[in-house]
Amino acid sequence: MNIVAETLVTNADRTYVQLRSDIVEGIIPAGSKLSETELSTKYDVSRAVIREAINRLTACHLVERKANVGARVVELTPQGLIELYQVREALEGMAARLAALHMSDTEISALQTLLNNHFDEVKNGESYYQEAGDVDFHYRIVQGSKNKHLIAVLIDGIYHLVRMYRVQFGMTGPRVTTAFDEHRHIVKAITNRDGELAEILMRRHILYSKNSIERKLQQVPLR
Amino acid sequence: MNIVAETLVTNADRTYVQLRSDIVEGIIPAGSKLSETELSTKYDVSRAVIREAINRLTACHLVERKANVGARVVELTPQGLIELYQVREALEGMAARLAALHMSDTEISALQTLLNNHFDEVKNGESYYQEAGDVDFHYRIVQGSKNKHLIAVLIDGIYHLVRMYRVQFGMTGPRVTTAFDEHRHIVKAITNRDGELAEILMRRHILYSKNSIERKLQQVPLR
DNA sequence: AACGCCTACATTGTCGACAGTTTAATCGAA
DNA sequence: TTCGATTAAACTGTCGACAATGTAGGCGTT
Repeated sequence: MNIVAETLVTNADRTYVQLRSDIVEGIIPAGSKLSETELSTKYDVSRAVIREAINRLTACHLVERKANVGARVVELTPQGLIELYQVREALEGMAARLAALHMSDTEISALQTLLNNHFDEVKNGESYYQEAGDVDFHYRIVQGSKNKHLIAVLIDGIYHLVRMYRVQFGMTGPRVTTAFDEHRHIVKAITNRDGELAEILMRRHILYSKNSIERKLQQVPLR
Repeated sequence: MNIVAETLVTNADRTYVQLRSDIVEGIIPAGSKLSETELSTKYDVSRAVIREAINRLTACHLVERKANVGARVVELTPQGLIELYQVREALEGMAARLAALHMSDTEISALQTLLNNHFDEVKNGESYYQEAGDVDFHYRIVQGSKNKHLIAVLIDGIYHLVRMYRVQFGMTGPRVTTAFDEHRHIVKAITNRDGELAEILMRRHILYSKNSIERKLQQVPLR
């Protein structure tokens, strides 16, 4: 039984997750209008359920709503991506600092194991798993901060948008091995319980990602 | 005509703001249950409107909702306050850094004016205005970052909770003049377009606030 | 007396219908 | 032809009613 499915008790929960997935994956394109009546027939639920789902999507900045007009999927812009990474830099930097203080020894060794598995995959050229591995790594550190607000803002909010950019701007790429090294240094700092260093390294790590993406966007203008 | 009132077009908008105010100001006490039927009679709107308002409050972490059970106003705990200030430190630090880069010269001189007015008030002993002045100062810097996500997370989300703690833990106090000095140094760094320093000073400023509050909470245990 | 089951009540989740607003097309006048 | 006003269609906002779920109290059994 799926651990996610258990927490999705209501119809609105499921519709929200479904709709979110369709938006993040680009099945519903960025910038497109979300008609309540249309979606209610498409997902076979009442408008009230769709409205609740849309409201939740508004809360995590995947759609924008105007009163008496309707909701649209957000537009993805290079500028927006940069702003997103600035927020990530601040929040995940703090998360790394707190993780170094608050993660249990068990959690830290699990993180090291994850890193090693990841290393084997990268070495064997399974770059397909790169993104999943990266996501998992960042998730654990955020969770390790044990800070409820930090966790909520990042995991319920920002990460969905990050993934949406990744998918729709088509970002995989050459930063696999260097990013892996950065991950390793971060884990080392956390293992040493050096919060200050962990924060600096995490901020650098995200800054490099941002710069790498910026360069790529300049090469291939998107619109 | 109020600039806020114009943007509050729908009934749900107004109910949300009203309900939020009642929670932040403690008229509806922390931890209490929010019955949809009860509130719909109290505010004289349908349950659908109340539900939407509650969902929005959930989004900014002022209430917590459990499926098929209901919504409760969040509990305020010293630990929660500390976590909140950790997030503030990260986000507002970044905001100060970006504000130093992105604020216009006009905005910066307006910030200086604000600071001077604030100084006169403090000098004349009008400590009543201290909180409003502090809030205004932080608002402007966040806005000055020109980062949409940063602005949204802080102003639509975290600041309401911060104010809720301030009101219900009864925080005004002795940090007026020292905080004012810190504000002045931050403005100076921004004026010099020194983002790095502005970030450091802002983080220190919030850290000091946190420490000051922690000390006060230890003196007077709350529950 | 303590425990579990069952029933009745209260509350939330969902639905379809109506009201109010926006938008677009049509018509008429300059 | 172009601009503006008017009107109709489509959509969102709001409402009351019904369905589904959780909760508390009473009952019987051990």
